[in-house]
Amino acid sequence: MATDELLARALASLGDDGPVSAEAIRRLTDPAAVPESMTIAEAADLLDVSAHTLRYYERAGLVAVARDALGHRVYDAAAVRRLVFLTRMRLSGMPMRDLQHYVDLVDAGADTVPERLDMLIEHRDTVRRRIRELTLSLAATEFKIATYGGEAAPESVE
Amino acid sequence: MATDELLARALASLGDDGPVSAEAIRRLTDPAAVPESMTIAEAADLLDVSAHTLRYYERAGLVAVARDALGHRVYDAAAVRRLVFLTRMRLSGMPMRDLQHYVDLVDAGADTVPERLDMLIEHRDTVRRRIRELTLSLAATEFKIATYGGEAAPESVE
DNA sequence: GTTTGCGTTCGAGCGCGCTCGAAGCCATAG
DNA sequence: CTATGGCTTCGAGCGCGCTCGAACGCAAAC
Repeated sequence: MATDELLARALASLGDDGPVSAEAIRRLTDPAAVPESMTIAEAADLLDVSAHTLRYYERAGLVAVARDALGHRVYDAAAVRRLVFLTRMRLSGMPMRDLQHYVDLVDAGADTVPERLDMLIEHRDTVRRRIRELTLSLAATEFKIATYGGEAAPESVE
Repeated sequence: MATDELLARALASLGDDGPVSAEAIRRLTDPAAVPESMTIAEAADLLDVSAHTLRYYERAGLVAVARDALGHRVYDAAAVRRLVFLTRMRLSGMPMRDLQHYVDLVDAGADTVPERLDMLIEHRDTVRRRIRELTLSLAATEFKIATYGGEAAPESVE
């Protein structure tokens, strides 16, 4: 199945791993483990953002969140799933503006599926370009570290 | 030699190429091709930043630039080399603050070489982490594109 | 019964990295 | 001779994505 291939490729391309990616992979491959509903503190903790940021996302129209009898936010599974998506997209550099547009499309119904796919594909390409940029900068940095001669020519290699 | 290995690895990890990386590789591997001195417009063009940005970097103390009889900036080879380094570091996410510190260290003399290397190594690790994050987000995005079911479960996979 | 703690709303403020506009100087083109 | 264009300095402004503070509500703990 394509699913396994994609995950396998992702894992393979990570090389020697660290705590960050292990955590992230768990989240990527384990979309369950989400309680029926959560408080803002629990959601913030799960998503690794601040409660302030979650309120900000809600204000920005990215996600609707219900309230309990006390007026406190109640994050149900759907809200958390959407926020997992949103935070991942933010982490990979998609602007708030685009995310606002994307959720508008979702709310607009099935007709917008093609446009949504276009957005995802464009984002994918953007991320790929960014990875290439960073890979190149990484190589340059490793080169500089490896050949660091000291004083006389601090930028001579660059 | 280690140099060839590093470059080979960088090239290999780029996969199928595009105009961006080809351009970047040329710059990476061809540190010559820099005239004896350049105007701000030529430097901006070479470095792919605006003249405004170059003046800003100078104001920020990142690079010293000489003037000609008319008061116009003259970017000599050393300045351009430093700016190539600086813009690469900026592109890979190093904050202005750190770059200011780095150039302060360069100006402070050979005693600071170890600290400079520490900074480069830390930056290298930061870039590696970022690449891993992006690789993961890329996999998630590709997964979503591949499995996009449409309306009912827009975030069900995330 | 008061303190502690977690939540609420609203709006302002901030850190970053540019980005731009105004006013002026100088040289070459028409 | 005058426009045009590219440069100069200076300081202000901006877009982004949060981040924070103030003032308040409610509930469980001591």
